Parts: sequence; structure tokens; C-alpha cells
Amino acid sequence: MPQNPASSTPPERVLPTGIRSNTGADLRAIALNQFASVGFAATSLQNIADIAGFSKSSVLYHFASKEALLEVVLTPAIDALEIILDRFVAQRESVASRERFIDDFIDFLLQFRLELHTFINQAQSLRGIAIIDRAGLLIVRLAGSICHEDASSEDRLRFGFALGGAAYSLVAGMTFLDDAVLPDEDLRPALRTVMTDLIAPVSMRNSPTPR
Amino acid sequence: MPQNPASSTPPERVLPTGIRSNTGADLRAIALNQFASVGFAATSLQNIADIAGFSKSSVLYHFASKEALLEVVLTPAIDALEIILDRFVAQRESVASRERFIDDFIDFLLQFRLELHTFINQAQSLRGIAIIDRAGLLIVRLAGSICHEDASSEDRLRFGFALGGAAYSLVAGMTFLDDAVLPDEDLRPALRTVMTDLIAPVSMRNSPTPR
DNA sequence: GTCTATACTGTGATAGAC
DNA sequence: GTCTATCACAGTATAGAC
Repeated sequence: MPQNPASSTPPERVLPTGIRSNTGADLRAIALNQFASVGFAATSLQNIADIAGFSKSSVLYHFASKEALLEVVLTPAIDALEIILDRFVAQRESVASRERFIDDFIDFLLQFRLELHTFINQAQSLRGIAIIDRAGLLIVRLAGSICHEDASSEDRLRFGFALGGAAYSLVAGMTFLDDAVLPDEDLRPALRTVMTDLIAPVSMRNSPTPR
Repeated sequence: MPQNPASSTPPERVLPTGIRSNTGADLRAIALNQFASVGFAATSLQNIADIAGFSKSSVLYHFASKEALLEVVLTPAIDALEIILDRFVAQRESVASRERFIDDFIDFLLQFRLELHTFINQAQSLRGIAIIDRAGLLIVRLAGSICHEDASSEDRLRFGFALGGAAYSLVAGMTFLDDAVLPDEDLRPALRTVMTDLIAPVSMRNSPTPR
């Protein structure tokens, strides 16, 4: 899976000691965890700074603002999703292409679960921030690619369940059900089955929806 | 469906004019909408007051605090869920009882979609608030009743998808896909099919999970 | 690159006039 | 029941010392 090289605001440095000083990356990871768990609005720069062991001001040295931090944190995930979606729509519609998309999407889910959770659960309140709006357009495109114009109510609902279910179960499940957190090896085949049930048949059934 | 009568802090009054003054109920509705759409943390009392056309202080006259407002807003939904769950566990496990539970649960979803969305998406950040913790215990009970101890990873995942998918698709779908909002009449049968696919078979399949 | 100090805004909440 | 005024506090962000 090709990843876009050279993004990130503060470039990684290698100190004379050979130890990588990577404060920017650490802050991104901390911020992502907080955004996903307690929410963007409820996460303060002080909060992030405390966890990192720095002061608020130090955080604002690495990132111009809280919003900028959100942008940097979410961008890799949105980029990855866009690549997957582009590849999917570039192919002729077939069972095989849809299966491949599901596999790609599961890889995406497992790699960017916190980003997806952050975005899906808080997009409404974060409208206007560039990365959020961009991601919103992607979701619309995704929905349009999975559900065609003639998709039934049930088909559209299945798509919503796939998206919301994934965003929820892969992260928030641990809120209540700590033991429900599974290792990725167990998760992958299970996800494959459930996601296939939900979105593989959408708009590919040639039998009319029973009424 | 029996609803518990006489709760609510400020009792409804009937003015001499015959017009019902119902500020408390209005504020609850506004608060619920805001909590569900922009989030509890991002919703300020000023925000609620502006929409209601009152001042912050007036809001705080009706509800002791922002947290108290959340409690009042979520309690009817949690009460309703508890009743449904009690009824389910009181029955002998069977296909019929599970089908009845799904119907009950869909009624619950349609009636309390905003409350469920608020709770599911923000429970993590609202831990410690009584109503949230109470709801969390309910979810654990629910998961335990739907998924038995011997449930597979896939079964547990299906339950998570059912919960997260419902919380997401019934509310947040409108964030991106405005046209995806369906009238309840269309929604109910579609929900029934999808939810049944997801949780009806959990732990009731006697065939082993295919590998 | 990290810190302290500071400015400014907005928040939740209280007291008291009407 | 609603308001204005006020409070203490936390929030983001900036300036400047080290």
C-alpha cells in the first residue's frame, strides 16, 4: 500500500546521540488518543501538554493551533481512504473488485481506527475545518460508490451500519466491554465476514427487494 | 409500551390563558439536540439559552447545572432501555423472544435515537456522571444477554456493529447524506432486517463458525 | 525547543433586582 | 421566572526569557 512520503510539519531529527527526537510525532499520537477518547472539544492543549510532560506553549510551538493539530492528526487517514476509494472506482464493478475494496477497507480500519472514530463521531461539530469537510466529501463519494442511485432504504442503512459499526466497535467498545477488545488477527476475519454481509450485496443483488 | 409517569423536575403549568408554558420541556429538547449534534462538551449553556431565546441564568433556574440537564435529558431513554432488557432476560431464550426483543429495541431506537447517539458516542468522555455510568452497566448487561460467554469474536463484533451502526445511521447519517434520512415507516422494516442479520443469530447458531 | 508570563475570551455558576 | 451583573476559572494564543 503506497503511503505518501514526506508530509508532517516538524521533520524528524536525529540527534548526535543517535536517538531520534520525535516530539512532534509523540504529540500527534497523544492528541489522537485524546481526540478519539474524550473528544476534540473536551481535549484542551493543557491536557495534551500534561500527558506529554511539556507546557501548553511547547505544544503550540509544534502546531500553530489546536485545529492545526487536528488537521495533521487526521490527514494521513483521509489520504489513505482517498487512495482506496480511487482504486475502487477505477475498477469495473464486479464481485472481485468489491471484495478487494472490503479487504482494503479493513486494512484501513485497523490502521486508522482512532482517526475514523474521531472523524465519524465528531464531524458534525467540527464542520468548517478543512480536513473534516474534505473527509465528509469522501464519505459522500464512498456512499455513492457503494450504494447506487437505485439502492433501497435497506441498502443505504446497511452502508451506514457498516461505517458506524466499524467506527464504534473498533474503539468505543472498550468503553464498556474491556474484554471485547480483540487482537487484530482475530478481528480481521470477523470484520471481513460482517462487513461483507453488510455491504457486499448492496446494489449487486439482481433480485428485487422483497416487500 | 408502559412509560413511567410523573418524572421531570419542573412540572408543566397551565397559565390562566390556557396556553401551556413548558419552558423546561423546551429546554430539554434543545439541549438534547445540541448534545447529540455538537456534543456535550462543545455545547455551552449560552448556546442553549440563545436557541431558547432566554439567558444563561434562566436555563440554570430550571436545571441546577449542565450535568443535571444531561441527566434529565437521558434518563427517560435509559429507563426505557432497562424495561426492554428486563423483559428480554425474564423470558426463556428462544427465537421468538429474540425477535420480540429486536422489535422492542427498534421501537426504542426510533423513539430515543438522539439519546442513544449522545450516550454511545460520548460515554467515554462523560464517565463519572451518574446516568452515564448507569447506562454503561445496562450496555454490559445487554451485551451479556445477547452474546453468551461462549460467543465467538464475530458474534461480539456483530453486537458492536448493531449498537454502533444504529447509533450512527439514525442520526449522524444526516451529517453527510441528507437525503439518506428516511421516514420511520421505511426505516422500521429495513432496521428489522439489518438488526436481525446482526444479532438474531448471535449465540443461537448451532453450526460452528466457518474457518 | 522549552519555558514563564501575560492577554483575552468564554465558560459554568451565584446573587440579587424586577 | 427571567433578567443583569458579577465571579472564579479554564480555554487558546502570543511575547519574550533562557
